[in-house]
Amino acid sequence: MASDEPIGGGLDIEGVEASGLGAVSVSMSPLERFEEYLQSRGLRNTDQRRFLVERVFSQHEHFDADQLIDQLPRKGHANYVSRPTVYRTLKEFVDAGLLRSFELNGRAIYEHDYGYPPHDHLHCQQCQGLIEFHNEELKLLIAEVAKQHRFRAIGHRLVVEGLCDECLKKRARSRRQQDRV
Amino acid sequence: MASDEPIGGGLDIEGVEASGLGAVSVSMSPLERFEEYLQSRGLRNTDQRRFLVERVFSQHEHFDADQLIDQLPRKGHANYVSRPTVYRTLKEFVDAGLLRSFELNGRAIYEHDYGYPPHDHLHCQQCQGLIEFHNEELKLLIAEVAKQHRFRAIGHRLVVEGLCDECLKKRARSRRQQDRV
DNA sequence: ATCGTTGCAAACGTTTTGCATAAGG
DNA sequence: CCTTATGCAAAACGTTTGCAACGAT
Repeated sequence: MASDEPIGGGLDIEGVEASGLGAVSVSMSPLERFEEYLQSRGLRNTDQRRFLVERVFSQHEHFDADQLIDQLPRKGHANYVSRPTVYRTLKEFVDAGLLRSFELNGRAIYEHDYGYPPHDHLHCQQCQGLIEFHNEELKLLIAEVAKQHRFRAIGHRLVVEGLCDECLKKRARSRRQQDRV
Repeated sequence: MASDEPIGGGLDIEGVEASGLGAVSVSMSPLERFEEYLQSRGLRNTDQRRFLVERVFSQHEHFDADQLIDQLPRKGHANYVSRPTVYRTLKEFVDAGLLRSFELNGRAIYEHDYGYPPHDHLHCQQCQGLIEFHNEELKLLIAEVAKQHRFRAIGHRLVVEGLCDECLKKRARSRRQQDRV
């Protein structure tokens, strides 16, 4: 289960803004950023890691481990990366600030963090689509709630469940069809 | 793993307000409400289901399946309920509107829905505690965002990650201790 | 030469399933 | 009596681990 469309397309986005901390140049590519991270921690710059950075940042979609693996070369072919290594590497991408992750239906979903502004999601219960939105007020609201509870907020995850425009239209269509019968 | 404190205490809360839909009396107990749900669907009112309603509503805490099972009679004793039945029944409680559930660290967490106002959570990354909060503005904000995206919002989950007051104090304490050494 | 990394296989923890038996309506 | 529910054992799910071989620094 959990292996469908995304990943593999084309568009390259350039790093636009670092997510937090450190004196990180704004125009570093994800790969450069990651290599710097590896060096700073004494970790190694391997073929697999470089290959995965390239794949993960070659398109901008939400994905889970399975969807990524389905897009990678199979065992026996060039650039094969084993399943455990994919999992280990995705975790490092999160540590490195390259990816953000959150959970949906028991699976870890990943998305670009590096060079991408923070946002939250509308999740369509029908097509499983994720729509990103950004709302400045939400930040203020959370800050206020945290203050009231003497809670130090570090981050948050908000997922609004419902039905997207397209699926609502599809429903209306099939309802009309039913009425006719 | 995942079997610690909660569940088992005392306080009884009376149903105060139904969560949504239907002509549901405001003063029905969770058990009465559940029995009505079962009847309306042609499902059966079994010992196990009645026993679990009673246990789950005998105290007001967040819990996962394991924590609940740890509080139940062991195999061989009276009122034993098997693990699969607990899982199946928790799902029905959610369908029946008795419980709400959300995911945390890959586990399903349950909490009272029936007779309890909607709210969101602050999650302490240190002690794993969940602090409930209610904020009216959030509802409006979500409604607005949904409207902008022509999205029909059905519900939402917001978890603010961070550190609770108590854990912050503990940290400060141990920092002071370190400074002394 | 060292020590982090990989791939493999096998495990993990949580939840779900198939099936024969039990029991509610 | 008919059908749903239960308990059991075993599977499924996504993910993680131990370990020997490998490879970057």
